[in-house]
Amino acid sequence: MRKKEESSLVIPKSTLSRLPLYYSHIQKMQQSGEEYVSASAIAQSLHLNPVLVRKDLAGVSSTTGKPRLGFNITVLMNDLSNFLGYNKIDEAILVGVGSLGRLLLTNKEFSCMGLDITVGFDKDPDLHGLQIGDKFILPMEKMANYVKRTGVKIGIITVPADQAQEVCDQLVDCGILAIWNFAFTLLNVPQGILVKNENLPSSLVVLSHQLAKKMVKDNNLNITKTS
Amino acid sequence: MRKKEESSLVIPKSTLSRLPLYYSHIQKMQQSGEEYVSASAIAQSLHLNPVLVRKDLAGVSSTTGKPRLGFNITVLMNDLSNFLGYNKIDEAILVGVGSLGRLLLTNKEFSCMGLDITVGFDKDPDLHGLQIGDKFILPMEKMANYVKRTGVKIGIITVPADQAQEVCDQLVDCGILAIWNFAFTLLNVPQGILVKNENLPSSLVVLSHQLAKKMVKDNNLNITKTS
DNA sequence: TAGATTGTTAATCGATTAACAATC
DNA sequence: TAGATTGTTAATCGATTAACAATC
Repeated sequence: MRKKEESSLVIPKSTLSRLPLYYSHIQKMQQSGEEYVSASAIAQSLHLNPVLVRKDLAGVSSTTGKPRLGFNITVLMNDLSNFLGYNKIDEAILVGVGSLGRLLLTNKEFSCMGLDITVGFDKDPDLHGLQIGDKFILPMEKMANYVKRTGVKIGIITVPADQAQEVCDQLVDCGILAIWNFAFTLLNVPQGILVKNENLPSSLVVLSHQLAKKMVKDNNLNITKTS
Repeated sequence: MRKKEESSLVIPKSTLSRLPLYYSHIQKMQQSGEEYVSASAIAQSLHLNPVLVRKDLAGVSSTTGKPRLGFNITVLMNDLSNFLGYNKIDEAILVGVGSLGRLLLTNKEFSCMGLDITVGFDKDPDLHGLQIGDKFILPMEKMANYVKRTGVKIGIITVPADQAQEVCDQLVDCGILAIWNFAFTLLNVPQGILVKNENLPSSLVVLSHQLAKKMVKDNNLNITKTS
């Protein structure tokens, strides 16, 4: 084992997306009273390659793992939640208080993960002033002011696809820097604005195609077997 | 340009996930009366590399594109919807009729894309027999029979994370082959069962980290500039 | 024709996996 | 010690991009 150097300054996206899984898995282990956890054990539980997990953890852990033992769970949990930003709450606003918007506004899991959706905006006047859980719904006109006042940087779009671009433009004008887009449409944004698309149709296509391919293959195998 | 051969037998996942975007974009163009569309034009609108789009289309198109013109929109739309399976409705069942479950049950976009969620299951007796839109909610006990009778192959899990594994086991026991998992937990499934995880927390982490990185960088630039 | 667009081959890039020496 | 586990280097794999000849 070599000395740990100034390596791993860049954490790849793929690693980033696995860290929450590690976090919730380790959390469970901690609750059941474990004191140490090894990368190999995590890999086995989560059906991942052990080297992959080791590399991921090496990138975020403040301590080096101990051979034969693994990582101290308390320390590792702390490192992970620091790294993931679960300690400092990030604020976000949401536009489009339909069924998906409501769902996100009331979802308590997000706040555990350091995201606090502070308010919802909608153009429907009937909704204005109402509360979903403890979150107020405000008219679109108040958005610019709200963003300026609170300095919030993340905007969530949950309006229908045909209104998404317009909402997106408004968000950008207000000073929002990162957009989490749940509408099934690609957004045009100025350079420097981050967009993460949550694309349910694409996921579905991938899944159903894998299924179709699998069924064809299984079928062929059967034919071969019985012939 | 060489002759088109028996190439592109394998369509990569990444391509698969882009095809729905092409589809909806081309659909819009068709509605606005265009007759031909070029891969280059699609690439520009969707901010993708032109070669990537050409390759993707080459994999699914029955015709070869015409230099200077591109692809005949009608033919291409037909190829795409055939390939994506939008023509033959795939049936799916859903377990967990909470707010997310309801959302999916009533979402009409899915049926446009060839997925028909035929029924919802829930363990809450108060819901049994109710209808969400035109979909019935049935007790869990009826699931095995329903799957056997209809031959449905896709199951959607929208229960809380701590119940997901149990539901997953039930689905597999019933004969479901592909699972679309919206619960934030990894599922243990027997070999051969397909799982697609819809992982909101992971997406969020990736987005907020990119944002943090960007803000640090922008900050540094400012400091450099002003000093 | 000239030029926009095509499809293919080769190069590049990024992520994952294999191999291995070091350590408790 | 012996063996499980660590972190690093090199090889592999898959997807994207660059370069280019062919075509209408």
